[in-house]
Amino acid sequence: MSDEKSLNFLEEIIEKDLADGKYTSIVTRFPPEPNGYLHMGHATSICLNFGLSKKYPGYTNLRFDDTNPVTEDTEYVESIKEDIKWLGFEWKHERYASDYFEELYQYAITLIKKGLAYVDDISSEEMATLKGSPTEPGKDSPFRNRTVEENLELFAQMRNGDFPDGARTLRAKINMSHPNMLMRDPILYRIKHAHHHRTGDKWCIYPMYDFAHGQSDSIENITHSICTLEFVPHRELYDWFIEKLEIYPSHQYEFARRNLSYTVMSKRKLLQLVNDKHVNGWDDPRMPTISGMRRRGFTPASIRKFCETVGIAKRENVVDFSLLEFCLREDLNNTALRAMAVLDPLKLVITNYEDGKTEELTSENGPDEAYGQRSIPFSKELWIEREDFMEEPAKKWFRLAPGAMVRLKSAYIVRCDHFIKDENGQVIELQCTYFPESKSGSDTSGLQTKAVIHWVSAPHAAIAEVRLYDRLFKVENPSSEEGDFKDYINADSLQVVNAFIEPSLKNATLQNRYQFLRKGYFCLDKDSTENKLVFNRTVTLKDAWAKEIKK
RNA sequence: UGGGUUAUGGUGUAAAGGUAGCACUACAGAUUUUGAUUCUGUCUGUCUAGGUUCGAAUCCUAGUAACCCAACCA
Repeated sequence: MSDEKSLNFLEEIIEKDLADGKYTSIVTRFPPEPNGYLHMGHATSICLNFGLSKKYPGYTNLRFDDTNPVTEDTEYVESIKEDIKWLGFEWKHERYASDYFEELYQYAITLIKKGLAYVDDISSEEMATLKGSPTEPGKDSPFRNRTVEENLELFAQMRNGDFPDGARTLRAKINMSHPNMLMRDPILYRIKHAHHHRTGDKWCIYPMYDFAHGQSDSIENITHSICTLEFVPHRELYDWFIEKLEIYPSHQYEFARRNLSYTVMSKRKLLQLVNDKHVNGWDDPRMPTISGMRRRGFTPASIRKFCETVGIAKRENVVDFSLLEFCLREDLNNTALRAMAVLDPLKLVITNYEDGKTEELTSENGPDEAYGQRSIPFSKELWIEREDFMEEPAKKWFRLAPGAMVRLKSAYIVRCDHFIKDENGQVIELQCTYFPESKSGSDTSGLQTKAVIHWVSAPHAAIAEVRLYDRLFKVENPSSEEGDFKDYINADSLQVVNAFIEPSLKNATLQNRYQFLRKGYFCLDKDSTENKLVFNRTVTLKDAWAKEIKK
């Protein structure tokens, strides 16, 4: 019986490789394309790749797969680097596929010289036709049998800028009737007279993914090149290039991409949400982007824990969002500062409390004594949560109701004597009696209450905008539902309220996380100004009562 | 009507022929000056049909289902 955590399939492969002496240390890489923001799916890959080189001897490179200049930009490079660092990982070398353009070009010449690549003049439409289909073999291009000399000459001219975009391509000469579509003479280079964010106008031909990725791995001596399952068919090509080019044999391994319930994870879909203004940008706190989650208040530790807990395998999956929330709450419960805020206020007046008097009470700042205590003002008029009063109490209701008693957190026990309604029948004020001898810390009243509620002293309260977020989609798997995934957007995913907050929260910082007692975990938003505080709700607390009343 | 990958509770993931385990969720209870946290317990699973074996999630045979591949994207 071993209480060691079992290994995932990649760890097993690595341990075997290490045990066999195939490698003495490993090299992995995280290879984003700088054409968008990182999301939770990338976090999986980051935790995996960096995690493996942390667990085993070796290191991880950050390599930008920047082979398509028309969609890529340095803006993305910067945000990607920031996100990786925020997640808590360090790369050994920062590299770019574009660093290798000259080497890649030479590799292409090698293939041409071996008679394994040729310049093709047919259009993309013709190429698609000749490619055949998964069930039908393709046909050779009429340009397939050019001489090595002619190919060399034409490829040099391609590089030289002698042809317009799309006029010619360099293709590998493999097999047009191969059952694997990717082996049917894949394109190696295409002509794009485009400005590249790093190489500028130096090149007008750019390598395709398949001709760049594997070779880049090889150049960097990557031992374990880990990618998602849709690249499985590419592995045959990956190995073909390594064999024909006789270069360092990196190996590709694939795992199943991670899906999360109640959200979407593809760049394309996330882009639509941004463009169609369903969210306010890539870092909207409802987005599953790293920047969005950071703004929402997720902690790096919670994301790492989540990735570790889910594990990795090769089967299709949709992970419960509740597991992410569990990891989040677990971390936040241990680190968040406690404070009181009333999101939906109802006035509570203590009729037997002296007018104009203020008492300074103390309350704990955090989950344990190390966090210390703080002072909170208490007075005759308080704000409490509207949902903490029921005119006609439900079964098992422990909170305020006519004649009922509750404890005000870190203060006194009060009893509700009367309630006042406005002309619409809405309760607008509770009138209560307090018991002076029930003061927290020196309670001699002998009174017992089943509930403790939070409150804020009305004359001392500050006001803050609070943004309450809910899941972005109404269904577990928006992408697998009928019709457009956008039809399943949750229209109530953002609710903005003005809340009364205890005075100490005026000193809230962007770095700290807060637990608003009984309401959830919150963090200050970057939209805050000196005059206006804005808080984001990261996640609610678990709420057993909410479940109870559903029954 | 080609090739590839995968099938274990509601979800995710273990078990390398020998007690189907862990986590989340759900449910029940204890504790609690947060109906939080913490603690205890319960429910639910090997895609199907055959076969091999003392013994099968695991091996064999035949099915079934899901996903990926026909971008000058990555």
